[in-house]
Amino acid sequence: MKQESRKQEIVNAAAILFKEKGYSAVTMRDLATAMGIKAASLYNHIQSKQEILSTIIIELAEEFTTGMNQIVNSDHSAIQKLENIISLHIDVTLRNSDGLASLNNDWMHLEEDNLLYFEKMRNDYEENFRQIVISGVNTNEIKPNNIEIIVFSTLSTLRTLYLWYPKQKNIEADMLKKDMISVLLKGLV
Amino acid sequence: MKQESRKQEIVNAAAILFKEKGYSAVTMRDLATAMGIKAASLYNHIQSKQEILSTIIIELAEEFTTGMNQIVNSDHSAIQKLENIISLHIDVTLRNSDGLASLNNDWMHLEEDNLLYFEKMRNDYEENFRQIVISGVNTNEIKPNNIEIIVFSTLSTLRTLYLWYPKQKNIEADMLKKDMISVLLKGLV
DNA sequence: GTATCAAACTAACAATTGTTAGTTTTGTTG
DNA sequence: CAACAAAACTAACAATTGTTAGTTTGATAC
Repeated sequence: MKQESRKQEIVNAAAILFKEKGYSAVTMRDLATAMGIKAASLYNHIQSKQEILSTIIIELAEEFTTGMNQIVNSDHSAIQKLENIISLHIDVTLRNSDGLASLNNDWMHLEEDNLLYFEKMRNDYEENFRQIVISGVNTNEIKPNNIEIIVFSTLSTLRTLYLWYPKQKNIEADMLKKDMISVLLKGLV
Repeated sequence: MKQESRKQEIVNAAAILFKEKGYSAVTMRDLATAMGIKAASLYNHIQSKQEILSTIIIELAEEFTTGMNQIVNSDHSAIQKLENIISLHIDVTLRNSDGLASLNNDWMHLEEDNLLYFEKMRNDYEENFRQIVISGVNTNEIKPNNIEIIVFSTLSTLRTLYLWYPKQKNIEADMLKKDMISVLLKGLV
C-alpha cells in the first residue's frame, strides 16, 4: 500500500514530537502543523492518536523481543550474549532513537491489549537478561555482585542510549559498541 | 507558615501522580481527587499547576547542585569524589524518589526562568561530573576509556535509580552504596 | 457568642482537546 | 477529457482543561 508511506511519515514526525514533549503534551494540531497539513487531514491516514503511539512502541518492543530470543537461543557464553545484547540496543537506537523515547517514557499511555502486550514483552526481556547474568555468575564469567544491581545498572544505561547517542556526532557504531562493552562488561568480570 | 504544610501535601501527592502518568496527563481534578477535595480548593494553597512542577523539580535540582559543589570543592581523589556522587544520588533518591521522576521526565514543561535555571544547573552538574572523570584519567585512577561513555553510562544509571530502588524492598542504603560503587567504579579502574 | 481565618465548596468561564462529517483539490490512469 | 482515488480542506461537536469568583464550613481566640 502506498498509504503505508504517508502513515509512516506521520508516525515518524509524531515520534520526534513525542520525544520532545511527551505523548500527552503533543496535540494532533501540533502534529499536523509539523506535517504541513490540518489536523483533520491526519485521519485520512491514521485511525487515532493512540494508534500512532502503539505503532511506534509495539514495533520497537517486538524488535527487542526478536533480538533477545535469538540471543537466548544461541550457544554463546554469558559474556558473549551480553555483548550481543549491547550490540542489539545500539543497532535499534541507531535506527530509531526518536521512537525509543516513547517506548521509555510513554508506554503507560498505551491502552488495553497493547499495554498488556507491551508489559509482557518488557518483563520477559528483563527476565531473559537476568537469567543470562545469573548463568554468567554460575560459570564464574561474572563477578558475584548483587544480581539486581548488575541487571539494573546495565539495562538503565542501554535504555538511555537514545538520549545520548544523537548528541555524539563523532562516534561510529562499531567504536561505540567496543567502548560500551568495555565500560559495561569489563567491570563485571 | 502552617499553609506550607498543606501545600507540601499537595506537592507530594502531585509527585506521585506525575510519576505514574507524567505532568501533562495529570489533571488538577485528578490531583484534587487524590487529595480528597475539589479541584478549585487546590488554589487556596498553590498558585498554579506549573508552580507545583517547579516546586518539585527546582528543589531537587538545587539539592544536587549543593551536593555536587561540596564534592567538587573537597580535596578527595577523583575516585573518592565519584563515590560521594553515587552516595549523593542514593540519598536523594531515598528521600524523594517520586519527585525524581518529574525531574527526569517533565523538566521540559518548566516555563521561562525556571526552565533556564534548571538547564543551567543540569549542565553545570554534568560538566562537574565530566571534569572529575577527566582528572581521574589524568592521575591514572581511571582507565582511559572514552570519557563521554564513562560519564554517560554512570550518570544514566544514577539518574534511573528512582525507577528501580522503590521496587527493591530488601536492600538498605549502605549495602546499596557499597554494591553500586563496586559495579559502577571497579570496572573503570 | 461573636469575630476571624484557613480551607473547603458550587458554579462557571474561555480555551483547547481528539475526532467526525462532508466537501474540494490534486494527480494519475484509461 | 473523464473517471477515480488519494489526500487535503472547512466547520463543527462534545468533552475536558486550568483557573477564577464568590460563598459556606469548621475550628480557634477573644
